[in-house]
Amino acid sequence: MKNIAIAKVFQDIADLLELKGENVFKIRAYQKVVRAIEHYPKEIKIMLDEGEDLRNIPGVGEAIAKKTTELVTTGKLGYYENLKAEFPEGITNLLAIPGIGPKTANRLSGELGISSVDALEQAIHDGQVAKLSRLGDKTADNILQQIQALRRKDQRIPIGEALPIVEEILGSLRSVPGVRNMTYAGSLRRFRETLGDIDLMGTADNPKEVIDAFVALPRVGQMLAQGPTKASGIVTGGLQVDLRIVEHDSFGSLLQYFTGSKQHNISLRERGRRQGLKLSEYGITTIATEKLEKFAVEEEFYHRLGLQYIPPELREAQGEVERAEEGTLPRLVGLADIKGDLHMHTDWSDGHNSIEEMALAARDLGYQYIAITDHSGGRGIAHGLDVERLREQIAEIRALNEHIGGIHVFTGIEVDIRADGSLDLPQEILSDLDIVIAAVHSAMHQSEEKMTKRVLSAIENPDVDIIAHPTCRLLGEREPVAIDMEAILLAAAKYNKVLEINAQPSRLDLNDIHAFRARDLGVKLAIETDSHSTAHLGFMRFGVGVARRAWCEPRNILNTLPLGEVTSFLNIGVDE
DNA sequence: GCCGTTTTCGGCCCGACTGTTTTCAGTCG
Repeated sequence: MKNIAIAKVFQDIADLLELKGENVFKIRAYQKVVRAIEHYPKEIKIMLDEGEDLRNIPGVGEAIAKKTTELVTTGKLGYYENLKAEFPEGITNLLAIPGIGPKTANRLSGELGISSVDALEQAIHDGQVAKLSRLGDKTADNILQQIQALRRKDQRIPIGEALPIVEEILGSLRSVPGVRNMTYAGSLRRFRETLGDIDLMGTADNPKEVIDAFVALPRVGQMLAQGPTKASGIVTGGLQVDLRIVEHDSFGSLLQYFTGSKQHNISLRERGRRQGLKLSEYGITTIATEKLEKFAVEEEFYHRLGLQYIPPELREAQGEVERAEEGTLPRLVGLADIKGDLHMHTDWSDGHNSIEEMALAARDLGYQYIAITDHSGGRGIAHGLDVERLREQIAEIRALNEHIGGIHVFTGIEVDIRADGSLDLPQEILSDLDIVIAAVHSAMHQSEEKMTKRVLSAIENPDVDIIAHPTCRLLGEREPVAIDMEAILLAAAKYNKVLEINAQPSRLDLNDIHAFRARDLGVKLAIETDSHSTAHLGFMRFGVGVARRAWCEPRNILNTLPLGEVTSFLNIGVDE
């Protein structure tokens, strides 16, 4: 049983306890553990196999450790089954409707016998809901609207689609006279891979002018709300954007508050409380004197608490507060640390630019090296290279290196891992290449056992340097393949193979959780754009975001090494 | 149910909005 599934059970338990009217702190304990488990970088099943104490997970104590163990080892949890039996099936679905909490859900169920969203909708149309005491026409109408909104609500939007739009909007808003700060907060600032909505924040001499400018943007369509300092609208692509103009002297604490995550902020406040401080979006209040300190700069908010500044990507309540207290936060890898890009395609296979064009574009980015890694022949659709064409390409790259200057081009291939685990090109040509990336592109519906064995055999192949996009997922389009990632990560560590963080915003594969675990196991990672044109080289930032969420420092990332060290790491014979 | 630089017992994050009230419960982020 995977962590996600375990978290779902505890979420359900928390919902049921709410309906039951249990002690709110007990409910909160379950909710806290849901958030801890769903992002926990190590599978609990593995922790149990290794005899590790589950109480190492923050928020897990004796009782929940015992329940988790029962759930994972037997696939069932008696406590949960008993709890479920106390309520009509489906009633927790009502809680998913904004505006309906446990009290309302209970009354809908108890007084009207409603336990599904459809039945609730019918009851609202029949006027039954508005008749309940302490509810009314307005409440009933709001619930109806929320149900309809829930039904048409798009899925979360990949960060790669949202960020360019948001940056365009920010650019426009920053040009409004009198604007001093203007940035994004929320999950976008934490660099989560998908986003529900966007929070923008700024300070300005005349807030109304900024709001007016926002409303007038061609990108911004339907307005959901509009006031003197706040506005909320739908932009191209269905993304909801909230803009908030705040007081300059509180910008730091407000940015901190709206960046989240919620659980990170709760951790900070719990800690603050132990120091006699009350934290809120307005600043820090000394409880004894009721004196409020405001913060214009976010860094100072953290420093006031005796903490290192915590970068947004780490604010997920994964122990970052404790590390900031010790002063031992990692020095996260940044875009400026990247010295090259080791995965890209050219017009030799399915790319759009020539080798030289890719090299020159990379040189313009300040890179010291790139690797050309077109597809192998097995991918017919991608005009993959056979041995003969690959030999021609190697010759062309060697010739290019003679005259290009300022950048080194490695020869390479993205060789297909066939369904049986063998590689798509013979050993003699692979061993002539500087870099061999192996990846799955076909037969993606194999069983987990088969797929894992297939990728493991590529890892064990001495000609392979890097494994690319191991789960093959495409965000919002294709689910990850069934594969035992823990086995893959362990094998990569054992055989000293590099795993790719594919920076294509639709892939981001490894994802943040897998990359975190890989780094923990000492696996070297490479952030690679998998570019199919010169424009794609800019995707590097998305991969860097994943690496930062995985707490990676430059030393964890292969392509932060300068040219000479990369060649020796990969055992490439230089100056042949 | 969890947890500890005031505590192994007695606390547990903070503020705002909404709708229905006549002082506030319920819900949300």
